[in-house]
Amino acid sequence: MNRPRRAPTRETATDAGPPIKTTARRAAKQRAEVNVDGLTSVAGYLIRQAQLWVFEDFVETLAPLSLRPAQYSMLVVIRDNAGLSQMALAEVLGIGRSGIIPPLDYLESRGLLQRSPTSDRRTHALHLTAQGTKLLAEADKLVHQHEQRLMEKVGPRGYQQLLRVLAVFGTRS
Amino acid sequence: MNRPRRAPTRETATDAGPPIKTTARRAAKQRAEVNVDGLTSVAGYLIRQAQLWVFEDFVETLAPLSLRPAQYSMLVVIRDNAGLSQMALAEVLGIGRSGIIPPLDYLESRGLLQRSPTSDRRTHALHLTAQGTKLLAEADKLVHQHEQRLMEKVGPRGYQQLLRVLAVFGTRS
DNA sequence: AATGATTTGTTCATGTCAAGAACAATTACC
DNA sequence: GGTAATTGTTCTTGACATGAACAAATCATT
Repeated sequence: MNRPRRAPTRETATDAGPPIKTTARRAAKQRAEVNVDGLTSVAGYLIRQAQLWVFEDFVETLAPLSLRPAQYSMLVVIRDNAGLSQMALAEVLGIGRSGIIPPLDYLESRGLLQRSPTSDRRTHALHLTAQGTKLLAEADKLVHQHEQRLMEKVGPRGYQQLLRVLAVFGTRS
Repeated sequence: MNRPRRAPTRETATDAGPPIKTTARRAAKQRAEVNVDGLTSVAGYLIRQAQLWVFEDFVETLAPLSLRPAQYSMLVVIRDNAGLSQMALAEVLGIGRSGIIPPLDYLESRGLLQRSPTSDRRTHALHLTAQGTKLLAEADKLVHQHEQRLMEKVGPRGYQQLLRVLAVFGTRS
């Protein structure tokens, strides 16, 4: 599709006679005055926007430890369920079993967890190392700060309502 | 280490085989035993899980109209802000200005919107066509059904709390 | 009016990420 | 015992956001 990069000489807009605005005002107005009421009543849109904000702050929060959000969640689940299999971890996180392998490889290469053999020689038992436990404790502090920022954003009351309402999605069933 | 590496040897496809019987009893059992309390207190995790549920239902909701969620949101903003530029649309949706071009091309190719020239010949004014307006009305009905399903999931009270709390993220400023 | 800077739409290269197929080793089931 | 299912792994594919680079047009400053 070799379309011209930018339609060079389109037909002129002489017939429309659009309202002429000063450019300074146009830039400001177009940014500030776009009506999004049609979207703010759709919960899916709001949840997506909230997720973008939270995710961005979460990433920055854990960046000093070189941990990605998904990796943090893996460490937490492994800490609270020492010895679980990769399959169980994948299902609980809602990821395909092939999707957790790269992050697990990464975490293992950093010495934060280990894959131990079990009686069922197909599976690996996942455990945190001492180093992993220590780093996760650090991460928990940072995550707590992140939660504080979210609480400032939505208010203490809104924060608790959020946790209560969204608890339905916490357990995948 | 001494663990045998199970590396597949790429070979031609064997017979696909019959449909697999779901013996996921074990998996379901193991999943039920996994403790995820360490994550359900993190709002970011809950929001992500909620977003996954909502997004999946949203996609299925709009599938009969061959509309993706992002495309629906574009149509809504264009309807409520007829004539806005691609830059303004991109900013309001939180996407890069290069990211909206493929979906806009798609929507335009379906005859749902049109890019009209303006006095500023760099910009395009986005408008819904009659067909686009009609399809969006259909989509709105389906989205309303989607919102009903979400309300059943979190309860009427939880639904309204959700909208109220997340309203903070609705306007990007 | 001239000219350099900025804006807009577009293309392209890249990186990330999830989903799924295929496969080896192992175990479960009948 | 033999067939089916499970687990971990690799690889391929496709969607999608990101950012650079670029042409056309407009703005800003003199």
